[in-house]
Amino acid sequence: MSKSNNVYKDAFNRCLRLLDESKGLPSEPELGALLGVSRTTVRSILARMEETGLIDWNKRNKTVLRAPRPGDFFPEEETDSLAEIIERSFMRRLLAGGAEAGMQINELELAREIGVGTTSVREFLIRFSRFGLIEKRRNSHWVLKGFTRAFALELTEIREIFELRSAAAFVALPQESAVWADLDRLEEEHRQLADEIATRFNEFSELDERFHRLIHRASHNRFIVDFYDVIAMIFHYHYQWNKAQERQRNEVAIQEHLAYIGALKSRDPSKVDVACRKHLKSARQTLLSSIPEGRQAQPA
Amino acid sequence: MSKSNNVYKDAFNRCLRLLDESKGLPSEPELGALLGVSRTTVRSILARMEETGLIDWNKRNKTVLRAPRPGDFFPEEETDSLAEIIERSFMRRLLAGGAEAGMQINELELAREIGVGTTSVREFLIRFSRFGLIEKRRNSHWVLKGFTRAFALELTEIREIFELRSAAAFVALPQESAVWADLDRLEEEHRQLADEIATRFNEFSELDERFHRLIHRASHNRFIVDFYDVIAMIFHYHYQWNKAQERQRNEVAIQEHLAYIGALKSRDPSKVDVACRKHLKSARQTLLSSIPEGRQAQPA
DNA sequence: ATAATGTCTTTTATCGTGAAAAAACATTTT
DNA sequence: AAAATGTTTTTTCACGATAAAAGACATTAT
Repeated sequence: MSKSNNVYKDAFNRCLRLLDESKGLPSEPELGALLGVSRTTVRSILARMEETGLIDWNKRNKTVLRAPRPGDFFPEEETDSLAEIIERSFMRRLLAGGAEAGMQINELELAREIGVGTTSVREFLIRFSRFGLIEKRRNSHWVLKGFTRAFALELTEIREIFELRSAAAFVALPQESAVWADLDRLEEEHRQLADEIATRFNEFSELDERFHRLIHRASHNRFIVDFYDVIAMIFHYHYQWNKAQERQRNEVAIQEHLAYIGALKSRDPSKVDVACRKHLKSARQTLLSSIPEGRQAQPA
Repeated sequence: MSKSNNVYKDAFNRCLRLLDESKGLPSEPELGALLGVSRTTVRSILARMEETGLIDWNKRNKTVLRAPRPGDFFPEEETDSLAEIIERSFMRRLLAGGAEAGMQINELELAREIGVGTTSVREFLIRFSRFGLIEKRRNSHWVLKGFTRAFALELTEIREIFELRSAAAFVALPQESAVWADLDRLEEEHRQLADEIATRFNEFSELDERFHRLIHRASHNRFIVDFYDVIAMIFHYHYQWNKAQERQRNEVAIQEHLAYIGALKSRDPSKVDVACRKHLKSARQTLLSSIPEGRQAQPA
């Protein structure tokens, strides 16, 4: 089967959404930059759009003939990369099944179950290993360390060290730095979300990540910035899994963020320290409360 | 070509070294545990030892017939795993050649040059990426970030945060903990090395790693422990590369370690803090001095 | 002359395959 | 019966092959 053309399908769908806005399309290189794909892929997209009567395409003249219909889109599930498919599948087993710590992970079995080649599974496991949830036995199988209380504590310990440092570095940034404008924009987004919390509370997760990444970037340290990948991954799945009091939790977190942003804008290191500590403490509590004492997450 | 039998060859060589000590060999499972390989491999080893007249093997009776000769060993270079071969080859290019930051890395070219399959190179690069020296462009090539001054500073910043924490955790360990005996043993090894520094200075690197890993383990945090892999990798190649004043550098480091060990044994947190800071500062200096201002390491 | 399009080449992503090594199962020995 | 040896099955590791996607080069249009 070789390789799926999900890059093309995903870019095609995104291109469809661009279509109905402005009549006429930019040049091939411009489109490529816009969609984050090569010209080769852009041309495949344009070819299909012409075939299905969406556009008229003759060299540099690209005229939009009609608005895209739901049937024009590729199914969502065909736009995921193999890595995403494997990750989701693996995390589901990890969180939702009786995934005991110490259990061994079988590449071949995983590959068969997901319906992919062993190579892809191997590469996924290697990439995933940096999250500290699995470990390789030399010349042998992987061992699941489990999403345990100890894991959550070790993770949050590092998170707190890194974020306090980054926040301190943040306030030391010069007034001209672009981060202050970014921070203002994020503050505004927080206020809007707070106002419409009743309907949009599930949009917090994404805002949360952008906010913390902005702060971590101030550390100017790749290891700190990269470590946020671990946190983001864990919180991503944790949010998907633990929906208990989601709205209330997010409401609290938004207020904590606003206080934290206020402290950053005051440029007073001790205020920042206090606000940061407070928020991280409650984030830790939230994570810990989803892990029953001495065991991992249980099925629904 | 499929897969090389380096596991077997390496275990065979190690088994040869065990041979001349005690006449007679333990049972297959015991040998497996001793060599860290499966019984399948143990049996291949025994089969060859019988074939080459090294032992007489009949079920559980294994008699050593003669001492191993140099010709009995497999050549050293055949005992390395593919991952080791690729890493060495890659690091040589990185440190010894004009490896400019921003340069792109070509999997296929690397594979051809080293004479291995692309899969192995891909897996190596994925594993290696956690060291922060390379970065992947989605659906495209890897980019070399370079062994620069910035890298060294970011690395040592984290190292210092983690080690100060670990050292503080170390002194808080109860008297009964086994680490104190480990520390005593390491202290003794340091003293011996200090006495014979003229001839054995190149053995320091390995002792250094064991010492710091012992301290990091006291953190009881997998992210801290795992981070030492990054440091160990960098220092390993750094030591191989930068031989300038090696003896003198190591002599100084040993004395710093001894002071550090003394501080730990005193169990006085502030003394530990001072000794740890001092050693880490000079370790940072050593690393930085090998990286010319604004550029990476230069060829010999 | 610059920037687009058209065409061709190279590289990446993924699979199936086969040998090495591990692991599981069956049989024998102490 | 426990622990070894003997045998078979399964899994890991690494390769070459192939389609998707990127990238390079040649050509044409503004």
